[in-house]
Amino acid sequence: MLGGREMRIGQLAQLVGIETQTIRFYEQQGLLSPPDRQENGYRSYTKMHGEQLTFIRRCRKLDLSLVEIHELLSYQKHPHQPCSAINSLLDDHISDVRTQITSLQALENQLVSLRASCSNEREIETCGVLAEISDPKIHS
Amino acid sequence: MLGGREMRIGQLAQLVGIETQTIRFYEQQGLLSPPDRQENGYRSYTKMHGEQLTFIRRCRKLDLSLVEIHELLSYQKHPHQPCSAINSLLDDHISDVRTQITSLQALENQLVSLRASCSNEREIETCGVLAEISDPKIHS
DNA sequence: AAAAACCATATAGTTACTATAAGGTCAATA
DNA sequence: TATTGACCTTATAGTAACTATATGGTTTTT
Repeated sequence: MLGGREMRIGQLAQLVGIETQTIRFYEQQGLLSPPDRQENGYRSYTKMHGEQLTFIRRCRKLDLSLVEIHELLSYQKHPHQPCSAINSLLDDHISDVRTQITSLQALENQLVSLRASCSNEREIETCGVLAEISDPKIHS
Repeated sequence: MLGGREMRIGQLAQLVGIETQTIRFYEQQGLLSPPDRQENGYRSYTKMHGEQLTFIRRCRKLDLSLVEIHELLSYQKHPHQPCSAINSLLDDHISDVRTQITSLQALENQLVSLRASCSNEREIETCGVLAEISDPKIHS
């Protein structure tokens, strides 16, 4: 009998460090191959499923969306094409991340300068922060 | 008659630069005071509603959550308390934003170095990016 | 009178899960 | 043997902050 070391969903979850529901969710989303079932209906996973899951998780840690991961997986199924598509997916993602950083930095500046408009020793009525939000001065 | 310049929802929306559904949504969430109704059931807004909405929108541009905005509004209703609560809400938010920036920068570094592992002139089979995600080298 | 533009409510969709409900299966214990 | 506990199953709802859609009433314009 080939395939002696099959796992149930709980074991796979522990192996990868993820919740069982998340595994079912990925299957439902078409990201993880549907496993065989035992006679009782329990899912029966192989090492391959563990690798697929790990791939997905690594992509998620890179903040790739499930749609992007889907795209990468579909590329994997057609290995004899140029990989420029993969690289441009990544380039786009990097540029997204950079845009996010830039706008968060601008936000940080706004918040810090807003914060500077009040100390803690006032009453809410005269709070500089609230006043600034309600009625901003020129320097925005 | 006091209150000669009342608006319908569409006019308010245009004034603030927002969609009508968003206005109804804020009302439903308890962020915007429910307006009077005309005889036909249409909402009838005053200048005050415009100001409330502008306040909410400014907060949202600072990326404050609706819950945080709710909190700020509740402070506004009790003006004779120390405003330290407002300031610490803001401090917490600033620290959140900084955390986000830091982790996005780390992410950017990872993505850039991942991207460096492949040029566009390969086939998917030998794509360095895919290989790295599937089976990362030490330098992570 | 009919069409266009506006208003109303209720409901579903978005993302990537997480949580809950209601129930079936299995191993070990009382 | 009965039952407890841990595990599994599916289906459904909740999260955040809207946005979009369906369905229908009202008002204004043509």
